[in-house]
Amino acid sequence: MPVTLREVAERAGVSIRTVSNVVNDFHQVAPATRARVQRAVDELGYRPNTAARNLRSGRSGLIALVLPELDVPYFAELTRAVIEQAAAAGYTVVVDQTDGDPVRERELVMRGSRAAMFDGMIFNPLALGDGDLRDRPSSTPVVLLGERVVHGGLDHIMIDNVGAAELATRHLIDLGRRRIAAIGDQIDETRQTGRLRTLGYRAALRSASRKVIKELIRPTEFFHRADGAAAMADLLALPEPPDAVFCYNDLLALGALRTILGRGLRVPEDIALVGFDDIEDGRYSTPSLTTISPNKNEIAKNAVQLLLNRLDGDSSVPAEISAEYTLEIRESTLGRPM
Amino acid sequence: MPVTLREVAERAGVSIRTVSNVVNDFHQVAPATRARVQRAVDELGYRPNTAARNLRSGRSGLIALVLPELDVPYFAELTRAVIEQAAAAGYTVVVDQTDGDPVRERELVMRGSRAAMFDGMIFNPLALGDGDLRDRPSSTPVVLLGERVVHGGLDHIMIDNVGAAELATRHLIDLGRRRIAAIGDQIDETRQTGRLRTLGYRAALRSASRKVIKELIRPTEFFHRADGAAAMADLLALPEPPDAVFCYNDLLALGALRTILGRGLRVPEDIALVGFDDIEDGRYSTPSLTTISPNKNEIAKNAVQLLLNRLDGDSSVPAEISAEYTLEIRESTLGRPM
DNA sequence: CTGAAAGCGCTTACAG
DNA sequence: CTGAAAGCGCTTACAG
Repeated sequence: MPVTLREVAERAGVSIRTVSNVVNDFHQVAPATRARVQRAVDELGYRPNTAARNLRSGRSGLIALVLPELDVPYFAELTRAVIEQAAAAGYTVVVDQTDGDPVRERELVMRGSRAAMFDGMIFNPLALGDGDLRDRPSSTPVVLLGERVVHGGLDHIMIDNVGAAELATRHLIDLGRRRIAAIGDQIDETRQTGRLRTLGYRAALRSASRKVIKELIRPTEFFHRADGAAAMADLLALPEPPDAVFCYNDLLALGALRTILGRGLRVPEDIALVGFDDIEDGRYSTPSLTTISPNKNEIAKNAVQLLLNRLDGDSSVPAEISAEYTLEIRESTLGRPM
Repeated sequence: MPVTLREVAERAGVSIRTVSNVVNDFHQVAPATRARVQRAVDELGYRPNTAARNLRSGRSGLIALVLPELDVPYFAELTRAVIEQAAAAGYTVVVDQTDGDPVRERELVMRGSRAAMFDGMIFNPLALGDGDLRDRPSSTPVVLLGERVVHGGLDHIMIDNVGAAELATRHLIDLGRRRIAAIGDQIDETRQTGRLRTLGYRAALRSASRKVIKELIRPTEFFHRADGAAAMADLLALPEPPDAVFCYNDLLALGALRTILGRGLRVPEDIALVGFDDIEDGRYSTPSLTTISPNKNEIAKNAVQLLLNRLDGDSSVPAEISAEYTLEIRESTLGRPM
């Protein structure tokens, strides 16, 4: 049976108020009283009841992190950082996975059916768009991660997908590649990431006066290794295969890499590869992966901080922060140091 | 402002008891009453207060998953499965990361300082041993994952590390390899995984009447790619390098692979590799990784089920379940299909 | 510096 | 089938 404040109070011969003060380090308690209470706490093994505290305080100390998949390395790495940041502020993180399913995304972000359990939410949508988030019934603060799905309604940490994709593609152009393909375009209206990165890819080609060749832009359903492997196989089956590929994330690139090497072709000599996300896998593949590296720790830090501000009652205009990124040039475009 | 049961009751002209019955689908409410109440609920946008429910019911609906690192693929994949299983039973999972630090592990599993927030815990220790878990002050049910750290005290899902390591090593012996190395032994007294897998490695060599060569057993501090890469470099610097390596997890193997290929050597022609965990990375590496594949979904399912049983008051003798595993033979020992 | 008491929002025996 | 009321364990004005 759990020990209550009252039992501690009885044992120490004080009121529960005083025990509460000791436990919470409040209101200078007289040293002698404190010692007596502390002893009772220790002897009884008292631990405060979270539910009661939450009911009184109106806060749960819980924040929800809603993202597509925990076992996608980018999200695993991001989650780790979010948990650490939140813990530093005394918050506990609950992770919910949507699989990028619009129905599940809506359900989770609306929390219509479920109880009001979280003080706030960090949400990385894949499918949800502008309208979907407008009429949330809940007033729980939300920080958005990823594409600009909602224009101005909520705090938002975004990546300049167009700019980053342009940078990646330009790198391939600068290397003298002539037929640069792209893997990861998304036809599905609800998915933004793929379309934005395609915009950047096209922009880079255009500003280098290169033609955009439609058959070199391969859409994929997901951003998994298997999608990259299959798309690359399609590209290799073309009459004129590409000599470079910009993959819209590292998993796609790793899948593509597997296909290329499986055909006995060399990277980057025959085909250069660039990915996106800078996950650890890509640093240890052979060849290692050139990639766009978003600053995940910064993203996590900003996300948690924005949320904490709202929880502290900040009611200023929603923030829109662009996360930093760099191009990490590695062997998949540069070649092996000999 | 959140809407309360009382406000709904007033609007519907009933008592809060009736609203509660409707919301929780209890005690056949008269259809007319139900409709009236439901309308009030909808109009007001009522959502039950979790803290109050928890206080009344004595349960939080939360279970803690305490593991070393979320961004280690094996744990990310396991976590995904645990979250899914728990969700199916109406529970929400909170993930805590220990980094394998004994101090943090003890702190989290004891929950001495923190409030009693969780109904149960699934705990994958790296460092904690037998004695550490004996005198937990809390009576929260715990299911252990991994090595047999506590003898018989708690529900436990283990992997037969010795047997699996033996199987992996025997596979290399059967391939005719003469100098079989091992990466991942652990000198630290508190770490069990490495030592157990070394036992299996030794047993396989012994039963094939092979000598155990000490310098071919490389300890590592962690089980990360960087550790595998460094250990492999050491092995290659030996006067007589190995022609096969059993790595105690896939990350070590992927790190070793990078080192081997970086030297211009071939896998498996020059050096065959076996890993452990069957993470997705290893299926897409070139060559793909032969590995011990524990059934992660089964582990997650059993862990959650055991915990749910305890939460339902099951007080039978602690269970000890050995998780299934298989040897997945892939290119890193078999070679490329031509 | 400390006590007595209200009340957070809910569930649930107890009546009727 | 429904109401009035107790109480889960805590925090916190209100007194003194």
